Amino acid sequence: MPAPARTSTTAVVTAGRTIVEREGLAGLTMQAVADAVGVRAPSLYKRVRDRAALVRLIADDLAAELADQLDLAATTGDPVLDLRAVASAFRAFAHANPTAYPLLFDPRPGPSPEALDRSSAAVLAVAAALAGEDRALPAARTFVAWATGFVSMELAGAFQLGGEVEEAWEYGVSLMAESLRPQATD
Amino acid sequence: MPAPARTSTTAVVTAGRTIVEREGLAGLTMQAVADAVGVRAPSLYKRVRDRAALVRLIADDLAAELADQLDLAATTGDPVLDLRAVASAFRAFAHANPTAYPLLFDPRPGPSPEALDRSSAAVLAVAAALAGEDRALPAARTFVAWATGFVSMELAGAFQLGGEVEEAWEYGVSLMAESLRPQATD
DNA sequence: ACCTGAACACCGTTCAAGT
DNA sequence: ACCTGAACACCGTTCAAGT
Repeated sequence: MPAPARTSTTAVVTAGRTIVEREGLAGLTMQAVADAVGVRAPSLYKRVRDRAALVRLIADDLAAELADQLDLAATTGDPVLDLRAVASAFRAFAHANPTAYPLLFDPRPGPSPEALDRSSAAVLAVAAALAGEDRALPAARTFVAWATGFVSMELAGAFQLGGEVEEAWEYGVSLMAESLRPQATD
Repeated sequence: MPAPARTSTTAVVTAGRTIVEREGLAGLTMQAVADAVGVRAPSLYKRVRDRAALVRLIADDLAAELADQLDLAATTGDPVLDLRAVASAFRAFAHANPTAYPLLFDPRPGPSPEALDRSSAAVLAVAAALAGEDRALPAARTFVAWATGFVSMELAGAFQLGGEVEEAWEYGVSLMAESLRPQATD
């Protein structure tokens, strides 16, 4: 006499991600998720330990999708073009998921380290090609720091002083592409 | 027969900021703030419109203090040294306020635009000296994007792959100092 | 094995009543 | 003018009882 499963963890995570994107993190109530998957709120606890765990799963889902997009972007083999492509793909992903995107970098819940690692693989590869193997890690971190910082500020509306956001992005991309070389730091 | 004020907006904001720093944003309950200032929770609504407004005031308080620190840091007149000093001061501020710091850049509440502007004044001045007046804005945005991104990732623990965080910071600071020049982007 | 209603503790907020 | 207790709606979570 077992009761048939009326939902699944993936359905819960997908519904949760949609809600976060539409209503913000504050709108992610267990009630709203339960309604979306057609179940009562207490049943969700058969799928996720608690709300915090659900947020982490959503962050993992985002990180996995971002990793796919970045892998797809770096394909030419030319380090400078690949760097520009990765940067554009990253920014496009953030623009496509403006509300949920901060989950990727907020300390609070944060995706699992493994999920983040997968996302950084493409960047590490480009950084190695551009800056050299021995400088790959600091070069990648500098690039990722700039890209995440830029997009976060852009989405937060911190650039309202002047409309030339595209100019600032292009300036930064060019600076990264031209400066991420071994001799640039000595 | 007026009742004497038993607290003040600044006391509420200060107490709130302490609580955020100690317990995280989730620990910032109206109850906890009320306890800290010695009043009942409903009385707080004579000082702040609601919890969201309190969070914004805390963010403003942080932004003002950060602006002070950055102004204090850029004093040598040498653009490269000033840039390094501003970068260090920014990072030191974040390390001193690791839990509350994200409030400065989170879209959710965010400090008022004016408070943010004051914080960026010192950076804009250094960027103008370094990159030239006509490139000051994109140069400042690139620098701020890198610095905020780096510190956010550092505080979020996203750098756990290798302990060489200092190396990555030094690499980034040097890259910024050497690359934020007009010819670097053409 | 999963689902549910009922219940609990907690939280933000409002408001009438006090001084 | 500010403070308070009481009350409301809402939320996360637990659990015994159903199938």
